[in-house]
Amino acid sequence: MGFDDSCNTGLVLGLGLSPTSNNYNNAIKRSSGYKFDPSLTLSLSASGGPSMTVVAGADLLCRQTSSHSGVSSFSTGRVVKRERDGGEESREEEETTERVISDYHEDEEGVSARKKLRLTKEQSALLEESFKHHSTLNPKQKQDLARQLNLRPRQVEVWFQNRRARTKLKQTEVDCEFLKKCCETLTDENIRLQKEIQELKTLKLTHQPFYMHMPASTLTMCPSCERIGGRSGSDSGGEGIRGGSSVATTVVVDGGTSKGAFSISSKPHFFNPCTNSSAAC
DNA sequence: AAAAGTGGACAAATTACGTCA
DNA sequence: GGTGACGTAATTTGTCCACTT
Repeated sequence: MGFDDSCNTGLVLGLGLSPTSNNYNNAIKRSSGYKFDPSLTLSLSASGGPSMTVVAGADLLCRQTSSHSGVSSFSTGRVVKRERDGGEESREEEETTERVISDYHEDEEGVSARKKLRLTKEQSALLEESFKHHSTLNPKQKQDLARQLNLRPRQVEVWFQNRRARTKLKQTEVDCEFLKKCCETLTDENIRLQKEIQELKTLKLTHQPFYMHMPASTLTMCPSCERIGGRSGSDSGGEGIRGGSSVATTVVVDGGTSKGAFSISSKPHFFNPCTNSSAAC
């Protein structure tokens, strides 16, 4: 493309600009809502790949350009969009306040710098209210909201983008915290069960089943629970078994919304024949 | 009908400004 | 007054999708 014309092609090939698949966005868009996978991953981002040097170079040039123009972009694909935004919204800007128009001010040397807008409480409140109803805006909603707030549509769009990002970040933190708690709970549970196993093993070694010492003819079968009789009462199962014979653990993670729900259901049941005897035993 | 090009929308990452302790 | 932390507006980049050529 144009890039190859102006750059050393050998370098480009050497850098290996293979397309990196970012399925995340795709997955999000295909699903009806945002899906949260309960996994903690640590990986390099696609933008941090082999093309980094090239991107950084373009980025540097871009910054030098944008710091003067305010809205233009070095990327050819984006110039169109920014120009469109500027062209379309420049007419609207005439209707907006001075404060909004002067997002970029010029210093003594004529160099324009980005000036940050602080939204008023009223503007923030209205945006928040709107976000509650719909986290994304269609063009008409954006226009209406911008008019209502005396802002440019682009500013409304940016606010919603940032708001979505903040929401997601917050949700991720909440989920992370919850998973930590789940992990702690399961670790405790694991320790307790290990202990119980150990106690059962000890019990098995020290207490040979009573019926083993009896002649077969003296053994009776409980008609209710179909267990061999003669064990209740005298052998209560020892200290460790009492109270720990049945475990039921259910963890449900929902995060407060329909998205990102998953569940861990663990229901190990340990029936202790000694404490589970029927009345007939 | 299939391929290429284009524009819009979005997420993610990042930058940079304003505020406050 | 200087400074670092923090919140957040704004920008950049990459991707997907729908539509057009």
